[in-house]
Amino acid sequence: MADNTIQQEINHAIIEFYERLSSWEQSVVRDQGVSLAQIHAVEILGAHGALRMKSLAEKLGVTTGTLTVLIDRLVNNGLVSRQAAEGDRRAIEVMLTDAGRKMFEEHDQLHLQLTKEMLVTLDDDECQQFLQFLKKINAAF
Amino acid sequence: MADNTIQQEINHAIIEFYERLSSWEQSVVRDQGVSLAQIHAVEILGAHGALRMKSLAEKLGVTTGTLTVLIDRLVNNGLVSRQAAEGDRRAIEVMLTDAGRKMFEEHDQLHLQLTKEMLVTLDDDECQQFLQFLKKINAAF
DNA sequence: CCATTTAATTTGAATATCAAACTATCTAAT
DNA sequence: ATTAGATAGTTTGATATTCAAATTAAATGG
Repeated sequence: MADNTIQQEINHAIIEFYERLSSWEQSVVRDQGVSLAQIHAVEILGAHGALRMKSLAEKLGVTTGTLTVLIDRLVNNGLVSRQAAEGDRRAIEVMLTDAGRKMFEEHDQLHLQLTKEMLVTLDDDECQQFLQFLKKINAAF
Repeated sequence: MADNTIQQEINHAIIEFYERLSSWEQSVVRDQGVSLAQIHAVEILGAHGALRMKSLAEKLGVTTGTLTVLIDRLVNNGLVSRQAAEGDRRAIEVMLTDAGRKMFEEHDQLHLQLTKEMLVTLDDDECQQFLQFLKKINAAF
């Protein structure tokens, strides 16, 4: 475990990184008629595949009541579909429609462009190392 | 510049990291009677010091109209104060009050705890390297 | 069966958000 | 100096988002 000063510096660098990413994403989605929370749902469903409401709500950090309304809108916009879950008639699975997947892929491309800009000062080796760190960190939290 | 596959892997790792951080923060602030956007404003003002409305709106990724209402609430809650800016009578500077700084510091401590958990599998050298990468990335975007 | 828990929805109220219109002030060009 | 834009922030009116709490339907474990 690193000493406290380094941890604090990393903490602040992470917060700065997170704030900028939020700001970028907020600006990007405003021009697409989708809210930040909605695009997060699309991102998670795109990366993960079909999910139950409960599980998606946890991943988004919102209540299931909020998620019901959010998914209603995405369904009305043709981006998401609901389907009865196997083996538990209370549960609903939500998944991207073809249009939803298209939006996911377009949004993913925007992220990729941004990522490329971020990485512009790192060489191949450094990118590899950075990826390994990110993987370890994601696994730890 | 790294090859495309690595960039895509990093892109997805960044998105996953970002989604989890968002989810964590959303859950954390719900218990404190502050919205996500409000705590972002507090985080930015805490890290940066006083800012004009325009500049803060850009950093948050919201319109100035939205920010006016957001800051109204933070002022009513005693967390932020408004002050005429030097040299331009149209401009307003907003800054944290003592109570606002206290909230910032408490929230920062929560982030630090999370950061420590994330870093648990990295040794001192790796933390140093990771910090250097983050700094380069933040500088590039 | 029955009590309890769980998954999702609905409800009602408070907030948050946007675009567009507006006010006040600054800047530049004549 | 005057005036025509440009800029900073607020207000307005309409929608959208969010929560906690109540509700419905289904599962689980005595």
